[in-house]
Amino acid sequence: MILTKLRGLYRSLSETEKRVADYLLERPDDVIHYTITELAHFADVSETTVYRVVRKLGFNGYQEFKIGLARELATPRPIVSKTLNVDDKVEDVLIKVVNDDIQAIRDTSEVLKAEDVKYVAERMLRSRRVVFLGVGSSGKIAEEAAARFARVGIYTSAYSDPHMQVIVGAMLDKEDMAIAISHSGTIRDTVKSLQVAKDSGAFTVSITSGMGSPITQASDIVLYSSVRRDPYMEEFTSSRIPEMLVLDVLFTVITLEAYKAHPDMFRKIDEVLKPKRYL
Amino acid sequence: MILTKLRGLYRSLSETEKRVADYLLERPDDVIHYTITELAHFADVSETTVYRVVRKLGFNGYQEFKIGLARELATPRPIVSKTLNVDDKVEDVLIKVVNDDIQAIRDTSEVLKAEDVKYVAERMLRSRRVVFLGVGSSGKIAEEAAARFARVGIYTSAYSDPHMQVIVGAMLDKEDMAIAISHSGTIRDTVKSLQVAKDSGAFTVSITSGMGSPITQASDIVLYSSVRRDPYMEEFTSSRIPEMLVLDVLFTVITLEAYKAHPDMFRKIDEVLKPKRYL
DNA sequence: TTAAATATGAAAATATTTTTCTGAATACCA
DNA sequence: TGGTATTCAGAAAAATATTTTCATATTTAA
Repeated sequence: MILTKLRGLYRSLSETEKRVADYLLERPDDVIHYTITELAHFADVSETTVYRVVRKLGFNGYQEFKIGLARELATPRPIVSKTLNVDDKVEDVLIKVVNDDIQAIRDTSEVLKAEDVKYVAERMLRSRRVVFLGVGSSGKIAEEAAARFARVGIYTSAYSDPHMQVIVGAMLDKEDMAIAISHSGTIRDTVKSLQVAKDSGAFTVSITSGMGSPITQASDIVLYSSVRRDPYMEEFTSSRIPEMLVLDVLFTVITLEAYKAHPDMFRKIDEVLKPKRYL
Repeated sequence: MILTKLRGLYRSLSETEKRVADYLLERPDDVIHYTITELAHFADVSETTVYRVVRKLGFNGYQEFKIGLARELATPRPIVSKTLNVDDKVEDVLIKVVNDDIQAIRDTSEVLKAEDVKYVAERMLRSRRVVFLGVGSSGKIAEEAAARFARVGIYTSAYSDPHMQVIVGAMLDKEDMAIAISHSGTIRDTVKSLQVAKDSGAFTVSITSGMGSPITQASDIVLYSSVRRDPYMEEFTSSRIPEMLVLDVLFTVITLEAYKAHPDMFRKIDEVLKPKRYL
């Protein structure tokens, strides 16, 4: 939880603060025995910087942070897969990717706040229109999300073209909702589009792993996904599983509500799809 | 451990020290948030007395004691995953979806054969062209996959329109490869398109959970993903995570190969994307 | 290029922890 | 019994640690 959060925050930290984060991520077990002065010394920064990182993690003070870290480290640690290696056999890659993806889900479940999902779901159900925004890979997820939510009766659409995003964003108002997807939270086009939607009065949501990233500024509420543990791996894999999970949860909540409201709708959908299938 | 020890020590403590012990035994959860001064106040003794008790417990100092206590009190949370219920709270839904998605990944890792992945990867690397086929949700995955593989130098494209699929399929030959994605394996359009590709001489692959489904007939090789455990859940969630995992594995294998061949390519990609980002 | 914003650490202000010391209560013994 | 030692508790002092404030670089934007 704390370390997961730290990874999410990582990109938004300054160089000096990153030194603290690096030390923390590398040897959390040692840190719980250090005073702030010692940690500052080892990370080669001032106490003030350590203190600032701790505050950014949401703690009121260093002691409180250490207590939290101690609690977290006491819980048995998940099986950490070793890092990917260039000359791994396919069998090894399979195991590692599986573990990594599972870990990504676990991490996401730690940073994703149920109350936020709940709030977004409620708001979504009474929005006139919901638009999903994303470019590149995130654009595909946006489209996929739009299709899924449309199936359960939400009036929704997705835009992955920046120009269309801005145009549509400008036409939204306070009855509407815009959900932007960006893994890093730093994609200019998406941030800008969401800001336009917000300026137009729409309720804005973002799905991102980038805590404190630019997109969070343009969001009324942020649903956090996790960031990969091994930063070196990031360029190798670009799994969208964390975002998928966030959407799975949101979708399931919405679906349950929809089911409560119209229990017969699901049979209908199935009937419509039947002729498209064999069996 | 600490509290047990304290109980063992109890009889040997002085009356004043027992007041500290009593407080500790009664509300250990509170104590980890107190300073020695606060605890002394609540137990109505001096800091010195608290300090002495702590030393008797074998700690070098009060902070060290608190860390120890915090670790001890952190209890691993139980893993509960019952089936989804219509009136579950959002918190419950979150836990259940998380467990379900993790289970989906585990299941997929059991049915996915490393040797098949290896074979597909090798073949993919020496194919002239790779086309991804899929409609609906699977179409989005196909597009996403195409984009990812394109990034590592595979000449690839995706078609989610059935007409285009057939047209393109008919133009492939034995140098080419077609990868169809269909969760059930029973979508007529996709099966037909893949069959056309196969008839044209292309090497055909399918990613599906439907063992023995129609699409497997049209495939030279099948990469299996898992099917949801609870069939009742299927209409509620329609997570694409199993397919994502299969692609993650395939993608990672290919990427490692690409990295071995052109180690500098990855820096290049990052440079191209940089101006699109903040930070 | 200047102005504004941000980042960093030094120093000061607080707060906490640990040590030292003193007085009181009790025990022990000639 | 009176004197001395021992134990106990806390006050005060000393040592440490944490947090706040402020000044100075440094970067970013205009």
